Amino acid sequence: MPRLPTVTDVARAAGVSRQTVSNVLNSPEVVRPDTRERVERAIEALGYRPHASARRLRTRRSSTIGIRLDPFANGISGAVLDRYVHALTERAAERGLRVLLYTARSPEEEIEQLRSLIEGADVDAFVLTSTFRGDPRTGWLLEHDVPFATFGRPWDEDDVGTPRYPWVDVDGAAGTAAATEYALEQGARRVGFLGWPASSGTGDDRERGWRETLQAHGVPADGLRYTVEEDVPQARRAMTRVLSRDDPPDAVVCASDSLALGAHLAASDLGRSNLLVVGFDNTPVADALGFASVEQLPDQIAAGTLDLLMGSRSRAVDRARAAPRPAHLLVTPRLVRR
Amino acid sequence: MPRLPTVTDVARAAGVSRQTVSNVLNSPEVVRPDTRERVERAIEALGYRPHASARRLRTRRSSTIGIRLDPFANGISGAVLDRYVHALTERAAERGLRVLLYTARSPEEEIEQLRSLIEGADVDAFVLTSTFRGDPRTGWLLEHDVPFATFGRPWDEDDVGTPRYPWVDVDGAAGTAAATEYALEQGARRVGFLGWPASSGTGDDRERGWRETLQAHGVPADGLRYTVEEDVPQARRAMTRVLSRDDPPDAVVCASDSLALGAHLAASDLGRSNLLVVGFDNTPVADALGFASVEQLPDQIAAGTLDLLMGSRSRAVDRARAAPRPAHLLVTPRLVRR
DNA sequence: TTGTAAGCGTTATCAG
DNA sequence: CTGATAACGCTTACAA
Repeated sequence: MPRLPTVTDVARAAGVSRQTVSNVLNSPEVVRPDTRERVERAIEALGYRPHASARRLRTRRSSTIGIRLDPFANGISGAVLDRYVHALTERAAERGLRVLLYTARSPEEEIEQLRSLIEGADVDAFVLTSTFRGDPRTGWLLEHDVPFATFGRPWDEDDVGTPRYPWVDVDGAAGTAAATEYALEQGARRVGFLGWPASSGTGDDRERGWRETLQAHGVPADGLRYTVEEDVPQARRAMTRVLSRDDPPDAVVCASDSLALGAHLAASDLGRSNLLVVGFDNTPVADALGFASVEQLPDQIAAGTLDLLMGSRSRAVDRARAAPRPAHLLVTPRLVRR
Repeated sequence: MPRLPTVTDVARAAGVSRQTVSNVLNSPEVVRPDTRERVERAIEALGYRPHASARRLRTRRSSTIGIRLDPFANGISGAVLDRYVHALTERAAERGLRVLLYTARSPEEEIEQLRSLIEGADVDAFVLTSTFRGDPRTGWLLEHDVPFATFGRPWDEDDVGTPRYPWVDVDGAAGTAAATEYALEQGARRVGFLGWPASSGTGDDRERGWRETLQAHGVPADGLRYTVEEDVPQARRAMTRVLSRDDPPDAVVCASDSLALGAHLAASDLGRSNLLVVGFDNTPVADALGFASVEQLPDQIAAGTLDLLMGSRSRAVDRARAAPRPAHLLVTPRLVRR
């Protein structure tokens, strides 16, 4: 393989100086049109491609964002994060950014990775997923003045009002509200909600959409709130019990597709295939089994993340804290009916 | 944020020259122990971290490998590839490599990405997944002398015998053989195989393990080979028909967890919960529904991929075609009984 | 063993 | 608008 052409080669071929070539690439408007065209032809002819590392060294930006690939397969719903990473990679490429992966088994280990990646100038910014209450990562990043955004809202009390960093999240309540509306539309009179026990932010949010929608329609919710861990067999057993009672629900809105799968199986076990099940996350399982589910729209979330990180038109991460408005974005999910 | 320390800063702090610092980092054995220790203390004290881009520019290697994140969610089995990417990232980090993502909607677009990444010196090598017959990507990479390995064996006739590049794959036949043995052990007398129609390499491989195992046990396979597309509802319908016949199988080994899910549902529909179903890929669905499945061991595959790419102990991609032995590795999967 | 010098390919600065 | 010069931070000869 012959040596790759450099700006110098292009400059010689086009009969201009190196700088002019660089200008054509980075500030085309500053170069006279005919010169520019000549340079562009030379670039084309030589198959020139800027050397990423050299540019990074010079500009002191890597044009790369780091994201952690989650170790927990996260059960059935793991697919959501994967789709997000995919969408992020695609959208980032449109803006001239690359996506670099890292892994970590604990928050401490992750912070070590963050440090290593940022200090080695491998990345300009991070996208954090799966944020949790008391998350040490966000504090570390703020403290070290590293640009980042999170997919997942801040859960700490102080942050909810005036978050100190940009975040994107899905409006879970809107999702379950749509699911509940759908169930009512389909003629369900008793719409249950199958959610998680521990008061988690995400869980509360999703339950709220269901509860408020029933209220708005003047339909009672009493006794229709079922609680179970994020586990298919548990959900299946719980729903089997519920469906065997005197006054079973005729529809159930679920906080996840795992729970929905459990509900679907329970209904199937009991020959109650008329039970309307609505899931959350729109995983392949929902598609395969044919139950409706709330789609998180990873592509919109990804685009939003980048907007927050870079501003809506820029092609570089906002390094300057000049616009330190830690904005946020709540994406309204979409119900996929089946 | 103050300017990050450089080798020069460390050198000054340790009272040595820049080069000595570089030597401590890259060839420690060449520096006198006490000097080395002094330098190491200075590095620690300053929190020095080598600048990745500068090093890359100088050494002309990026210590990064590129991998495409597959656009097709790939249904239920998509999780396998995701686990592979995760394992690859983890193993690569152990060897001082990073993993950079890219996406593409078509092979042509992908080749454009390969070109851009390699010519921009963003990556040293690629890992290709989802190879197929007549794959234009491998040819392009060979032609341009770009190091790479594939997860998936070569499917083209010419390549199978003496492959022109290193590849890793899962021994599908061994997986279905183990599944079939398991079914027989559990007392099944009629063990069926649910696979895909079109003669795909992967599909044929997986069927072979089943067929050969039955032969070895002197058990007939006639009429026990069922065929269906990779689609849960189709598999469910097909198995419903099969189970309604006079001489239904009492176990069914499946070419994927999607098919297994279909089979499981069909059995459940008919109240035939004693049908032994074995899947392939060990996805979260198999776990959730409690059927056995063949686990591909992504971690081993990932480790093997890197061995092929770098040699088993090196920390750098074999750029030199000095050792151009395009080796390969067939990983024996493991049956997860449930 | 350590230091000196050069250069990887790019872009920023500033003169023409 | 264009071109010379100087970094960016690092490593690799080669010389001391």
